Amino acid sequence: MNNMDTDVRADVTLGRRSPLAKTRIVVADRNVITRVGLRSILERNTGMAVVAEATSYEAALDAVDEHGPDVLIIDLDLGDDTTRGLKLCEEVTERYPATKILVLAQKLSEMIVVEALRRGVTGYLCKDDVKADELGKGVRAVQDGETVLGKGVGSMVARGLGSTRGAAEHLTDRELEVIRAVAAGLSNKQIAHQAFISESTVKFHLQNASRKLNAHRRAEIVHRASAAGLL
Amino acid sequence: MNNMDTDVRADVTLGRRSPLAKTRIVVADRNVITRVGLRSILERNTGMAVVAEATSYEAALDAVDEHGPDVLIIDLDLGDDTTRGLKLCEEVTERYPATKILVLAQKLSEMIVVEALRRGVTGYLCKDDVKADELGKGVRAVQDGETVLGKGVGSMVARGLGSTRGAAEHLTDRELEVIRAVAAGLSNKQIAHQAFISESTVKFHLQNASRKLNAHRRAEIVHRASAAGLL
DNA sequence: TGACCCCCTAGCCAAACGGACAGGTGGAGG
DNA sequence: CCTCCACCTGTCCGTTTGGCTAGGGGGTCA
Repeated sequence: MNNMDTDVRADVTLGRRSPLAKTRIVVADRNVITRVGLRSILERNTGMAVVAEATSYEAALDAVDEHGPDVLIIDLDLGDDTTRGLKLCEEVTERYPATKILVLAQKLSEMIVVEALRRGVTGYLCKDDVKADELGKGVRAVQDGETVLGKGVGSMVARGLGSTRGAAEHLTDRELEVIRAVAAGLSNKQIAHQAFISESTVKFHLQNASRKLNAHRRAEIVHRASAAGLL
Repeated sequence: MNNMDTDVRADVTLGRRSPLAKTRIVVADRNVITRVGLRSILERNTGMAVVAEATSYEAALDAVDEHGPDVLIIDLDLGDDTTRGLKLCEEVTERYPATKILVLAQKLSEMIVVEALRRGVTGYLCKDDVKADELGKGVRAVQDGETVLGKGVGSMVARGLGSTRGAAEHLTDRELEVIRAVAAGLSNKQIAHQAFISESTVKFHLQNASRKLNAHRRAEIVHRASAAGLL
């Protein structure tokens, strides 16, 4: 798993990779099937090697730390909190600038796409749309610093950057809690009782969440939160 | 791909499989990575062979028709309409009773789980939860007619059958259209205008959808529809 | 022909919601 | 210290909603 470790890393950090050196890849995905499938597809290309697999945010960071790969292929949804995936991208970009990140998402969410790119991700593909040969090409491309955007991702970026508002603020714990209750069909009064707060406060949190998600109705809040994988 | 075709099928239709014959599997999933991963994992077991892959409802049915496999592994979400996956299960169960169905879902939805089991599915696993070795065991088990339910699926069945109501009625086109508009944050008045119907009609459709989805608030309708993959 | 389903419409009323105001608290960090 | 932020509370008012009853028109299928 860690053969020739230092040699290849030195080569990589020099910038131009040797034609002999393999592209070293770390795969982070909670799904076994995807991990095996990815490894199988990528290693059809003789120049690529999956050097580690991770199933959690911590493990992913550890793997990058230990192996210093050329490319990190990651599904941002590695736990119950998708925003942690974004944080991970930020850390990797900052601490290991030589490691390029290729996001492999289950479903597209404008918010996630935009935020990921803002954090230095150089590739964003959708699992269901990607073709087998596009994976290898994509990995090579991001390794060379090119930005790779899958089908439908490009237009999202355009829209996301088109909107005047800056970074999408992320929801607080309380806001998320209220939104989940709303999704369950509870009224403000019921939510207030459940969370031991007043009805006013529930409305307050929902107002803030509305602004952050750019929604105006609770149904829309639920929809966007759901699409962003927050429920 | 079609070696020893007739021999094995004859063996299968006789009921008891020979210890020498391989378990013939058809995989239906729109995701290449999953298909490759599944094939790779399953064929570690020497007694199993993936004889065909499909990426659409039609192709899946064709593949079952052509290969008469022992097991069909399928992700019900093969297109824009998840309910077609349920219909497919029904057809396969009816027309090819020797072929057992193992559903491999991306996310769990009580409605889908219950409806799938009602249509003769003998196994239901969740992609993210399943371990590599559980796949082979699961395939063997469903082949032997055992019912295999993944983590969390069992409790859903219990709840689903516990509810007195019979089959979950499925939403009409108009209802779905209205729900999608609700998810977008539109008011009844706006939806009415958009769909060229009166506000009363919008409320009528939402009332019916509420009953069918067992929801009482539009936010809950959106949530359930979203969870069922209807948006 | 009748049964059934989908679609459409109307009016009513209590309850819930959206959006706005104007505040108060406690902890983290420059 | 003062600022920032998450969190909390209240009042106001117009709009939207949920839930109900009570219909008509058109299609399919036995």
